[in-house]
Amino acid sequence: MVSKRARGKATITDVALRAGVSKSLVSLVMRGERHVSAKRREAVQAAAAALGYRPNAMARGLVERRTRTLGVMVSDLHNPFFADVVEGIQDQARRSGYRVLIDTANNLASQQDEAIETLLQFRVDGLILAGLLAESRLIVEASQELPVVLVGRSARAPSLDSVTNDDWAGAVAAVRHCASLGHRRISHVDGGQGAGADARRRGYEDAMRVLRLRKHAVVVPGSYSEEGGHSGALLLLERRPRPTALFAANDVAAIGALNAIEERGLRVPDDVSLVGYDNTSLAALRHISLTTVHQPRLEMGQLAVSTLFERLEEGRTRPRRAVLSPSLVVRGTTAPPSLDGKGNP
Amino acid sequence: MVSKRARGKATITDVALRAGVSKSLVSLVMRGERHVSAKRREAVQAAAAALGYRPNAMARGLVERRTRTLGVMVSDLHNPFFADVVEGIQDQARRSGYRVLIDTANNLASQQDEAIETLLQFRVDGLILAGLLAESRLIVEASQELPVVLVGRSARAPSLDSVTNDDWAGAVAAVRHCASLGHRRISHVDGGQGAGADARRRGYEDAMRVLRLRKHAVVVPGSYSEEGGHSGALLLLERRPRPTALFAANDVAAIGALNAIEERGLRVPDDVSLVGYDNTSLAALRHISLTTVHQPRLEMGQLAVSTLFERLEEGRTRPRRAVLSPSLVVRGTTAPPSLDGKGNP
DNA sequence: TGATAGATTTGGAACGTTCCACAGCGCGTA
DNA sequence: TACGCGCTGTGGAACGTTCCAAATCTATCA
Repeated sequence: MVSKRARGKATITDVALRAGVSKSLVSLVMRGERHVSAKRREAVQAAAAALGYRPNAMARGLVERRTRTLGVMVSDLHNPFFADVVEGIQDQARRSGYRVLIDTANNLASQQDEAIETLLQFRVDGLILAGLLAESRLIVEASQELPVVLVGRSARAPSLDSVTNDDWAGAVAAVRHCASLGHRRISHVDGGQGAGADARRRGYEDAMRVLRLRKHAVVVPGSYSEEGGHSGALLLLERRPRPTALFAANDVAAIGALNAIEERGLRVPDDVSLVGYDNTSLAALRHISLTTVHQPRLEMGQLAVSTLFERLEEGRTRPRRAVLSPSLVVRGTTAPPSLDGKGNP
Repeated sequence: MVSKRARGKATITDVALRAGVSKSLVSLVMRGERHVSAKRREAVQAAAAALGYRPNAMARGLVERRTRTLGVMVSDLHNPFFADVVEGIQDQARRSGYRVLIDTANNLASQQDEAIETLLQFRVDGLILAGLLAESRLIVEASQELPVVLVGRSARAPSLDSVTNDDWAGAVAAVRHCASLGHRRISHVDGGQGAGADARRRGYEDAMRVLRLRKHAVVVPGSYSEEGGHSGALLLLERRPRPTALFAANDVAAIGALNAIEERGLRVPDDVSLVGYDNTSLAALRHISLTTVHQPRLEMGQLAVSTLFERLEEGRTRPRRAVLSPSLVVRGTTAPPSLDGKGNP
């Protein structure tokens, strides 16, 4: 005597048995094929509902050799930047009948490869790497097997696609903005190995050079985190003469810098101007009102998905490197430097 | 003539062929079984490396009938609360040799069931639902098949476990704090259908009653989002006499309320005191410095995983409802109400 | 009435693993 | 010398689907 199966663990065969048809027919119905008689279709649907049948994505994926699933590796869920990127990804994927599976690396390079490996073992059809910390060997190898697109970091290997904003130009805009307000001692807390941090650093340096402020250029090491911005800013605020403007590698780091500045008893923007990068929801808070560089996050997520589909469904094989334009958003954390008695900042 | 397989799509059979052993032996080596001669083990490992072999989690899962994977549904990636919960989940899962797959609902009940369905189709071994918007039928049915634990919302169905903080007590503490500062017109912007919002609302109402402030109690509808807090606060600030303290359903909503208060030209805490809930990183920002109620987020994530494992590996079948204690964190957004000429707030 | 052309339906192979029962092998012991 | 035992290693079934070729129906038409 076989006991009734646990609800929901029913297989296609159970449904077939109950509906009095072959498992092939059940398969047809479940996939919504036409050319199935109404009578049988209803019988199958009734049986499936009664048994709580749920198709097994693994068995499906095994034989179909694809999962209609996109894998997304997010380096750091704490950064609100990625919440929007993921939202864009979900939007676009859903529109195309794909689903999305996310894994995260807690901002650690070691966990990053682990997360990617998990996604690969589940044989996702495409991989989106948001805020990649390092372009590891695993990633390049993976791109021989399936489309891989980087969001936020520009790809080096030719088999990788990428969607980025022009970090260099964004950084230049940030520096130019400060300079145009009259700042000369503009410093930069960089983003370490973070995605795009390198280009932002170069943009900062190039802009300082072009503006003939090279001798005032100072870069201290930081990271895409509050802690990174905090410690970097503390270093800078030690310097004499003190910088009058700080360009942080991203908004989260800028918040850390903001805290550091206040801890030192200084005011923003009266004593120190501050610029971030990303224009996350944080920056827009009235209480923070951070001058920053906007990246079209939602679009970037959507674009990542369509870039993937170009390879998946349209057979593109040449790399695509989409670079969107950033734009400066001026808010309350920047102002002209206050002058000392001699008219110097 | 068979062309060389694409790197990485190699199967266990390819590895077996190249190493000159049976696929069973390859399987043993890949799973790290002992009782395999060193010679063969090395041969297999070399072959696997050369072919870029990666085990297929779907094929594995199919025959093993488990995936060593936990599914996590996060209602809203924009809420930093969940970043910490997920971090705790990842920690604990990794420690037990499980991996984690995440899906998100963009704060929409409709997408919530979709996300869960995806996870179920991939036959995750257990399900963690963080910030559930509504306890749908799907969820209750799913809990007959696999362990399901809710984080942030207390379960109703007996087959569900949950990890929550005592939202009622947290809300009471928030109200008492305001009252002890001298506030009487304390209003609440609620969290709508959000996880725990109901208990927070009841806590607010009960505290107001006990404090004999029932006639001052006002609840306006909101949600766990900036927008919800913003619109709710605007409603409250219209009222005459105006409330002197606002208790928002969570930190994100409190930020929205903060914006609304400032838009109305009022100052916090001079004109209006404000309390949030969750003690997210947002609240801790010096610039915001929000008085709020702390929930142990990391712990809650970890506890969710161990709760799952008790069912998965220790055979527990009775529901477990863990309730952690919240604690009030007093920061800069609360102060005694300013008095008018007659000594009234 | 008998074909015949569609329209439906079906059985069985295949997908890439793990599991299990069993086969070899080498060695110590009676 | 023969036996038995502990290691190693192997073939084939099974997991739950989809796919494909072939079988079966059902009208329709001459």
